[in-house]
Order: sequence, then C-alpha cells, then structure tokens
Amino acid sequence: MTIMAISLPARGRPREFDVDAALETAMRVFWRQGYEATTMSDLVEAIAINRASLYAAFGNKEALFLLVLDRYQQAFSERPMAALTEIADPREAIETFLLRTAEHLTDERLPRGCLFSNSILESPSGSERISRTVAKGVAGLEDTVYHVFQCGQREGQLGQGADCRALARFYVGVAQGMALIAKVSADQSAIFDIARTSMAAWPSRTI
Amino acid sequence: MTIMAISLPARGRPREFDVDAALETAMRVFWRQGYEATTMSDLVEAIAINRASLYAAFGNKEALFLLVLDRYQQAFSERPMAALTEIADPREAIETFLLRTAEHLTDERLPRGCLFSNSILESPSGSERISRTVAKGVAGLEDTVYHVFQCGQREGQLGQGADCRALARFYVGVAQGMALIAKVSADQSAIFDIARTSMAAWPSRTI
DNA sequence: CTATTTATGGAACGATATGTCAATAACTAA
DNA sequence: TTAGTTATTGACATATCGTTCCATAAATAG
Repeated sequence: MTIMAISLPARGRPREFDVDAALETAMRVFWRQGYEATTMSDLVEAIAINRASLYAAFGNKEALFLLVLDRYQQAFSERPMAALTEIADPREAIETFLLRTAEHLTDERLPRGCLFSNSILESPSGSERISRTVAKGVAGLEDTVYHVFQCGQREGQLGQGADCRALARFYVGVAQGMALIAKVSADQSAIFDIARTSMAAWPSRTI
Repeated sequence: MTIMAISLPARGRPREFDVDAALETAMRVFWRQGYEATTMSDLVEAIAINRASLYAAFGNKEALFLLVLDRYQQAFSERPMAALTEIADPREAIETFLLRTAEHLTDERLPRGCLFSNSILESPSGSERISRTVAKGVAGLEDTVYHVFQCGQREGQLGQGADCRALARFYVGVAQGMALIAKVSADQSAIFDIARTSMAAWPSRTI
C-alpha cells in the first residue's frame, strides 16, 4: 500500500483529501480517545471528509486502526527502539531508550501516553487482530531489551549472575508504568523521575 | 450507605436479590471488560436480575461503577496499602507492598490486572467523576509511598541525599507497570520479576 | 464524443447502547 | 381490610453505533 502511494495511476476521479494527513489526524484522535471511544463520526469530523470517503479509503474502523498502529510504530517507536539496537554499551542503550521514551511521553505536541500501552487495556473488547498486534508490539520490545542484556552479558559488561530475562521484564515494565502515569498525570518531571530512578536498579558487576 | 445496609426497615416489597452479591458480580464484569465495553445488558445477564431492578438499586451505569470502584478499593487495595502504613522499616514496607500487589495481580481467581489501572486509560472517554476518582486513587497511593520514604529519611534508614519524591514516583510507576503487564501477559513470573528487580533500585546509605 | 473508473455527498440501514414506563406483585402500617 | 410503599417485569423510547447504498461528480481511455 505504501509502495503504491508513490506511483500515480490516477484513473477515475482523484481524491480531494490527503490520505497521509487523514491517517495522521485519525492517529491523533485514536491516541487521545482510545479505539472504542472513538467513533467513525469523530474521525469524519476531525478529518473533515465524507463518511463514505473514509470507508472507501481505509475499509473499516478495525482496518483503519491497524494502519494507525503501524503508522505510530514507524513514527514514534523507531527512535527509542534505535537506542537499543544501535548503542553498543548496554547501560547506555537502556538509559537512552528510557529517556527517549520519557521525551516521547511528555511531548506536549502529542496526545498523552503511548498508543500501544493505551490499547493494551481495551484489547479484550476490541478485535482479535488488534489484540494480537498490540501484544506482539509489547513482546517485541521485551525481546529487543532482552537481547541487549544477553549481548552485554556475553561481552562481559554484565555479570554472569545477572538475570537477563528479569531485567528485560523490569525495564519494559518501567516503560509501561511511565506510559500509564503519563496518561493520568500531566507532570512531566514525574515521568523522568521514574526513568532516572529505574537506572539505579542496574546490576552491579560484583558477580 | 454501608451503614444503612445493617438496619432493616423493610418497608414495601423486599428485594429478591442480594445487593452485595450483585455489586461483587458487577465489579468482576467491569474489571474484566472495562467500563465502556461493559454494557448494562452484560450486567443484567451476569447478575441475573431485571434491567429496571438494576437501575432502581444503583441509579445508572456511572453511579454503579463508582460504587464498584469503592468496593474494589476496600476489598483489594487495603492489603497492599497496609504494608505501607503498618511496617516500620521502609525497605520492608515497599517490598511487601510490591509483593502483595504482585500477588493480587496474578491471583487466578480474579480478573486480570488492577481495576484502577485499567480505568486510567479509558478515563477521558468515561465520565468526569470517574476520571477524578481514579486519578485521586493513584495520587493517594503516591502520597502514601512518599510518606514511607520521608519517614525513613527522617529516622535515618535512608540517606539525606535520597530523593523521596522521585522514589515514590518510581515505585508507583513500577506498580502501574506491573498492572499493565499483568493485563497483556498471563505469565505470573513476569510480574514478580518486575517487583523483585525494582528493589535493586533501593538507594544506598552512602550519602 | 462515449465508456469506464473512482470519489463524493447525503440519506438510510440494522444492530445495539442507555435509560424509562406502566402494570403488577409483595411487603408494612393503620 | 385498606392504604401506602417498594420491587419486579417486559416492553418501549431514544440515541448512536458501524456500515452501506445510490445518485452524482470528476477524472482517464479509446
């Protein structure tokens, strides 16, 4: 679909709205209100297009949300995740990941919280595909974090006694906790406090 | 209301269902499905009473949910919170709080996650009163945890350099992260891993 | 030009949501 | 018994949900 967007066949009547801008708008509405609480009427109004045009362009609500999840992941989760894959030192990798996550969560230009974390709690009531996509995102994050610890341990930056799985679960849990607090509290310093304080749990190299 | 429940005026036709049992059932349904996703028809079916009886007994959906929140707080948040107020040693208090929270979150007899944490993410779409009640619950928890650190610092179990506010925010964030992970993952050991690992962030007494 | 294809606009669909009504039943007080 | 009060019952009102239909508009292909 993204590949097709480059070519311009332009057969039939051309669209009068920008699909990319519409997706961006839809993402913000879903992000702020949640999947269930967002109605197609909300989206129609926010994007300022006709109802049928929205369906013609994106299929239905579920398909649109899956596109939005994909867009969110590409636009916002890439930068924090890059810290985990590109920074060699594990401690610096995790710390940078947490700080970038905190920056994202406290960005006042964006809706509160993390779209994926927000979606976790309404998973059972939403569609099965959405549940799986969200769960896969969280599981993927844990795997990436685990990999950081495992590599660090293999290369000697972490002690052999360190529990890589527990550490990965912990830092993913911290990130989720930050996302939840960001949703309930407007205080930016609270999010950074959590990120910074969690680094004190870094395992010593005594073992 | 709870006081009135003891007296038995019994004027007019007596109720044919147990109000307390109905509230318990409603709590479980809300807990499992969330506020928005739970319909009054779901509750009517689960409690097995007539629709109008439900409205006559509890008012409307919002009022019922507020009662459910109150019930949840009394029934489940008391035990973890008691660790914070009753255990003198701050480290043992926090650790016990986290472990009791982990036990609660992984209790297979109960719905997944924490009702309050679950409600945080759908707050904006729910009623204003529900949002305030949930936010007040989280803020109250942070205050209680903060008090533990402040007392510990005053009495010398914590160094003067410890940032009590940041520590309180961190451990509340950890608890919220645990609640979110408990919702997405069925693995009980993940929750306890987070609780245990977070205790490694306990401040040293060097300062 | 005509035929074809795609987008738009507005109305409408069926399903389901919360909340209510009027009739009836079951109790107490006098 | 009679009056007053409250609970139950099933149907119903009203609104809104996601989704679709159809006539029309605007483009290309031949």
